[in-house]
Amino acid sequence: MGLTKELLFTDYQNRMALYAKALAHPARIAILQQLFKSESCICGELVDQIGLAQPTISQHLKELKKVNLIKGTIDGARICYCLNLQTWEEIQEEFKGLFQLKKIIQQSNCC
Amino acid sequence: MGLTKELLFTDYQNRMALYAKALAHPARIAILQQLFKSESCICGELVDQIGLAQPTISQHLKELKKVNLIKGTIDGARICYCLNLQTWEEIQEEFKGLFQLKKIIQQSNCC
DNA sequence: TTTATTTATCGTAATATTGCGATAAATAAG
DNA sequence: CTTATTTATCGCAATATTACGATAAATAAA
Repeated sequence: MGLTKELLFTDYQNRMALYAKALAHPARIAILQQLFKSESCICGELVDQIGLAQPTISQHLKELKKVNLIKGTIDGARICYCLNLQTWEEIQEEFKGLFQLKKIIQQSNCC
Repeated sequence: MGLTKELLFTDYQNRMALYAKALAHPARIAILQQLFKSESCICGELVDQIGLAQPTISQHLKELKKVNLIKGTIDGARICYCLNLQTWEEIQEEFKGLFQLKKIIQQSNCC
């Protein structure tokens, strides 16, 4: 991101930006979609389904874990990933908060 | 973003990622909040309200324009920015689509 | 124990983002 | 016309992201 001046911004602004950043790559959207779709959790199958190398997928999983959007549990040599529904709920609320403001506007503006 | 392999992903995944990327900086969240708050559109007042230099704000505005989240109209030497409500509605729907999948899940998973 | 299998991490190259000073471009004010 | 004012763009430095080969670490299988 370069040098982001976090101190200039509110907690809300920084938090929203971090959540958005976690979603800001098609591979991570794809991973989330897969975790939504599959009944059981997926591990290295993501590597096959998305066409990226294993270290790359692992790195994207790390990004999603960083904001607690997913969690992984060890299952033998494999690791089983799934969504962290609590965080998912939180993010949903945050985005709602941003989007709902829309209703107030009357488009009485210059543009 | 480094080298993103766009071709590997669906249009939806690429679109969601682009929208999320536009929101993935606290300054851009701050700009959107300002545009929400103010009745009239803001131009260079953003530079004063957010503590970043004028070229930096201009660049962030450009990012938001790139995904059509805002539009600007010329007002003399000034430029009046405001939200593009149509795009805002679209993004809201896209995010809803992603978030709503949540309800299906039964948490009958391994984690 | 030896050999697969699976995932994380390290290191590195290529590219993108962020921030800003300097400057251009366009209108407003004098 | 000359001088502000306002915003965009250029160019650059610092940092972040993305991708992947090589490799480590841990368990499973033989």
